[in-house]
Amino acid sequence: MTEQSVPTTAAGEPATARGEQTRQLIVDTAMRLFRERGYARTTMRAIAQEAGVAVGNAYYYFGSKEHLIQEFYARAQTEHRAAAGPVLTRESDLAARLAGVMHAGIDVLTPSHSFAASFFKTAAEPTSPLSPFSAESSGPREAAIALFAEALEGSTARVDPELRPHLPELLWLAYMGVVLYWVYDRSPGQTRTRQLIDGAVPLVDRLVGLSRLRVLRPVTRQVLDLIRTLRH
Amino acid sequence: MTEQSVPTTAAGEPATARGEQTRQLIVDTAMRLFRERGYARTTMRAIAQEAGVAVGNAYYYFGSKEHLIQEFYARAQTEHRAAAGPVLTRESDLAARLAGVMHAGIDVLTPSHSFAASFFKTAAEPTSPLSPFSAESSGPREAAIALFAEALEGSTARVDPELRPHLPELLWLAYMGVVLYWVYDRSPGQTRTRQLIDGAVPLVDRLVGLSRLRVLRPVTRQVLDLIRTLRH
DNA sequence: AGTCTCACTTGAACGCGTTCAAGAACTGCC
DNA sequence: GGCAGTTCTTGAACGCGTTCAAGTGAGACT
Repeated sequence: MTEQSVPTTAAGEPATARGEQTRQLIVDTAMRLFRERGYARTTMRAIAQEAGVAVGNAYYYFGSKEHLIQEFYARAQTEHRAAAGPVLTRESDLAARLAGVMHAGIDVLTPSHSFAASFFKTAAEPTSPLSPFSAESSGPREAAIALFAEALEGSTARVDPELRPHLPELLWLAYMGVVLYWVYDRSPGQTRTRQLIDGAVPLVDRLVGLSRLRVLRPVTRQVLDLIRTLRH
Repeated sequence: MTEQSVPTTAAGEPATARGEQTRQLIVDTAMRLFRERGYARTTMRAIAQEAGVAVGNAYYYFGSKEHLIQEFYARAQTEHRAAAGPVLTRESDLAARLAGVMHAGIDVLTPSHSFAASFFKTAAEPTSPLSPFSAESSGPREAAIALFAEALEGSTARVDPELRPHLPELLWLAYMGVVLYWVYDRSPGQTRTRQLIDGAVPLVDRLVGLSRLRVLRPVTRQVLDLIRTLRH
């Protein structure tokens, strides 16, 4: 049998109430310790001990220490949507909506800046399930792209119709750039990242507007062609 | 004494011929094993054993396994400059020069794709000395930026004078984007990365040309202002 | 030649993430 | 109650990167 036998339950998905409870306990403990001590200085032994379980038990629910981070992602994404809610009901200007969504994302991440940076390297590895481009992250990723689609749809902005369908993903990509900058941002309170958002969003807004200009048509098309080529 | 005592030699800089020789032996062995087995599967014990030295001896010259990678960077940078030489003497068109420099960089990296990806995560960590933005990497980084300055200066392209002084660094940043894409590139022979270069370079070339257009002046200035703000 | 100095070398030991064979606890069925 | 089959739990053990107290060796000075 070279085939993998079908497991009755996927790793990390408890089948009983007891399992669900243990899993939650481990996650909560891990998140607390990550925040308190940072990612690298939190050992799996410490998590297990504080949670009152055996080390091996944590590995029953999470394939690795990295997998605990995925839980962090999922939580952050949910919080991000919630935090972006008000601005999306209030504003109708694209620039304001984009800035609102991006600031909301950074708001959610800010308390975790110190340790988020330390596990960022794991997420950056192409083969890692934590990569924002990986199949395993498709849930949070698509939720995030949907958030930008919402920001776009609810706005009064007029957009080149060729560009429009690709824009949510491009905006998400730009947001990933902001997050990348945020990770590297050493300024107190990451104020630089706020400046980046406030500086880049009007720029993006302006470019989106310009995309309907005749002179820029070829450029827009060139960009879209490139994107189509690079995606399988 | 809270002050650090001044070491007679910096870590990794041997003072004797014997030391120099050992250091080279370790580097060469490490590079060979990285290529043969990949970064993660090459243990420090294996490197030491194959080089015929004790484990601790490797740590006398290199503060960590990661520091061995810096050696790889330095070598790649030197090779990159050499590989870009011909095209820089031959071509005068900016697009051709840029494409030449970028392709040369990927040419140099290609044999290492499999293991470069596996240690990329280390380089991505902001606090890592391996980060392309870190002080420790300033040598290779500035050499790379200089390479793009050379590509620009030797070209016939006319550039907005306000933009010009910032352009080499922006081009390097774009190149970092290409390398990032390359790391994630799973297509056979990384042909997608080649397409990215061939698609993005004319685009960049066009944008640089357009930067002198009256309509786009404000945008150009907005971009430059943002860059100025984000840099300390 | 003796001895001082300092660059270099050693390998056992530490703490970490991770694995796994063994067992405990729970559930459904008779 | 008794049995079977899962689900969950355990902790010792493995291999890894890294540290460090203890050595070795080669040149400089007397």
